[in-house]
Amino acid sequence: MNDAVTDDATGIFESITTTSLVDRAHGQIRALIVAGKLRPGEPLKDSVLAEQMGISRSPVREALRRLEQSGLVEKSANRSYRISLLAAEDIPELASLRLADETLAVRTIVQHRYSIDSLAEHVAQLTAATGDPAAAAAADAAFHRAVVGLARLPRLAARYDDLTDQIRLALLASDIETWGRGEMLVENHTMLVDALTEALETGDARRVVRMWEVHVLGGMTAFDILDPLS
Amino acid sequence: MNDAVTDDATGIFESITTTSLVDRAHGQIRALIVAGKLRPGEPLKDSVLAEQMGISRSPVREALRRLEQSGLVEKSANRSYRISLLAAEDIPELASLRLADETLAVRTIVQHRYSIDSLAEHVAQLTAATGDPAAAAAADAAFHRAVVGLARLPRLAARYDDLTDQIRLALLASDIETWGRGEMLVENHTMLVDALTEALETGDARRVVRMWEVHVLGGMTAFDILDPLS
DNA sequence: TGATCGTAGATTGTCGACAGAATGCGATCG
DNA sequence: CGATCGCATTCTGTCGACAATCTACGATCA
Repeated sequence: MNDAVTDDATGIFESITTTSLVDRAHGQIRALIVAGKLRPGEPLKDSVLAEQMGISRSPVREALRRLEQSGLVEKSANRSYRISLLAAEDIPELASLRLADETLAVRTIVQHRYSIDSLAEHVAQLTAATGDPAAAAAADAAFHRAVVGLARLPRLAARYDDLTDQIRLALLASDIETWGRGEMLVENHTMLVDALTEALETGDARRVVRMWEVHVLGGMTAFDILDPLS
Repeated sequence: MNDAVTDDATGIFESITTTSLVDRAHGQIRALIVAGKLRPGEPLKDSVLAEQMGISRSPVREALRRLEQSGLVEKSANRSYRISLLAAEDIPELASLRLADETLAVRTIVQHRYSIDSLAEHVAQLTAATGDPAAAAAADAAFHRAVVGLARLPRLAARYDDLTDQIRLALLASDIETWGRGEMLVENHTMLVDALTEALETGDARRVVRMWEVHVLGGMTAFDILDPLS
């Protein structure tokens, strides 16, 4: 979140990023969760986490509070942390939230006529990843994240990141290997970029937003939100 | 967040809601912020907060972590908490996020054909509040919150609540007394309910969503996002 | 044999303490 | 007289400890 700002343009001074133990614990636990090492419902005991990381319980506890607020961790009634019980039935809601955020990003980009040149690089990555499902999924995620970033709405980007973490966890827990089927990925994203470019010229975002909805929801035919959200 | 579920339907047993000190500290600090007792940029020292509340620093710290994640509090570079530096220039982004969440709620209600009967009560509250700006603002906020709640998307509601807190803080800091001008409040909301009712019949949410955008953004003519977000 | 109760262990909530870093004030030097 | 340096104080980050609560296992009883 706060990367100990280093205004050192020359790079002479090493970035003395003395990350706090809270940040490190947060990052490690989060990584464990999104990597699937810990599954939903699994209890998280701050004492064992602290011992495993060789630190005290206080930083672990604060890290868990952060994770709780960002949705990866929750507290059961009998006071004890556990990985959030996200499952297949939560995916429709999470996907709706994600779609709402992405379309807001698209609308904002069009409204302010922000440049989208950087998206080409992501499409290239996507092209290079054909045949490699994992790489394709990563490039796909990076593309969508880049669009959100282009809107220059920092709070939107922050909550989008939390959201993608939760979706990742829910997918892992549901044993859904690939988010969407990997065919047509390049074509679809090229179409999106084209539509976005067109919207930037005309100033009308409706068409690209509609395509975006179809694209995102189309990747989830396995779930119950098939309607294009009129 | 978790209200120590009491399934005591009979009400014989007192709800032994042993709220943790973290929850209480969180609530108290949050209340102070949204009430305007603490202004953006003001430093928050956990030691003094703890002493003022008569508790230890640990629960205060965890409460601050939660507030940090929900956007009311942030950490300055030189490690120290302060009220988030929200100001007038942040309102456009916050309003965009709020609008995105509300329109998602409206779309979801229409898509699932959820009942909106409970909204009538809120319009009545709004009517009863004519002439009292504070009550009108509260009723207005309650109406919008109710719409979000009707969508039955718990994570949407949670992030919407965080958002409204941030907006409240930003408005307080900008010395903007009333969110929108209070005239026409009843008429506007009646129109929204009518449009929503119509959408529930036709299944087409486009019209009500468009009206919603105009309504929300119209309440903020003072800011720079006037375009109806094509 | 099965269910209930009780106790031992584990785990959390909270506290006080200590070291390191930051802040602010005063002394010193130009 | 003004700017810089140094020191004292304050505050934060982290730790270990203690009590209260919860869990799980085993003993007791019907």
